Amino acid sequence: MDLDKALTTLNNPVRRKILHWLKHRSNFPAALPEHAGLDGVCVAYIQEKAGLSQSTISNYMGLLKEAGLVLSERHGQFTFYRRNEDAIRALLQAFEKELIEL
Amino acid sequence: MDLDKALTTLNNPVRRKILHWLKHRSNFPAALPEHAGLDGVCVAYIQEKAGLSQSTISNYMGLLKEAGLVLSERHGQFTFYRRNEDAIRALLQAFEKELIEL
DNA sequence: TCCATATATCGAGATATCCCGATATCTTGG
DNA sequence: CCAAGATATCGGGATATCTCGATATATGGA
Repeated sequence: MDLDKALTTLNNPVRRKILHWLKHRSNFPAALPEHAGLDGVCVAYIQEKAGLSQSTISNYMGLLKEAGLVLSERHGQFTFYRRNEDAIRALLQAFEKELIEL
Repeated sequence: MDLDKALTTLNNPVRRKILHWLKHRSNFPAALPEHAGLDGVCVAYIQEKAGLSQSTISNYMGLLKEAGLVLSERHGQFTFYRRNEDAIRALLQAFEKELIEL
């Protein structure tokens, strides 16, 4: 848990929003039939929702992944990203510990 | 509670350390006799502990204050800074809410 | 009043972040 | 194998952050 890297990654409203949107699959268009039952959301859907360029969103997802905040799984040409709930909780705890606990 | 501004302010290990140090007055040299009973720590002590220039620390304390994370009180030539516990808790809650709660 | 001390502000060079378009890579269908 | 589509990476211009030294401001003491 690299708090510094995680905070840098989350010090951006769009990346925070993405993490927030990923909380519920219903924030995105329905998955293709062949992807039914798969967890996560593909880059194109996230891009459309965020309204930024493809390269920017791919980069953002890479940053979120490097910080450990999302997990990714490739299925064919698609990469599906989903939240890493454990890491998100760990980040919040580390942050709270540094700020509040002695 | 401007989450964005607070996160930007705390996206810096020295500023986080300062907030951490301010948790306990004993992290700094003893107060001068004439300042006994006063809450907070003067800029010079914080500067010495952080090992950065006077202007940098003054600037940092200004950022922390602007973000609402510390309170300041002037006494003579000295400015005493102390944590704003309510704001720190509010920040953590807002951050947690954006990341975890629906 | 004049000075020394504590803090704040200014201006700037170095570095990092933001976000894009262009291009490269990977994968499936034909 | 090849073309098309999804994603990843590259290169770069604009903007923001980092941190400094120099300077300005404020205050208490001689």
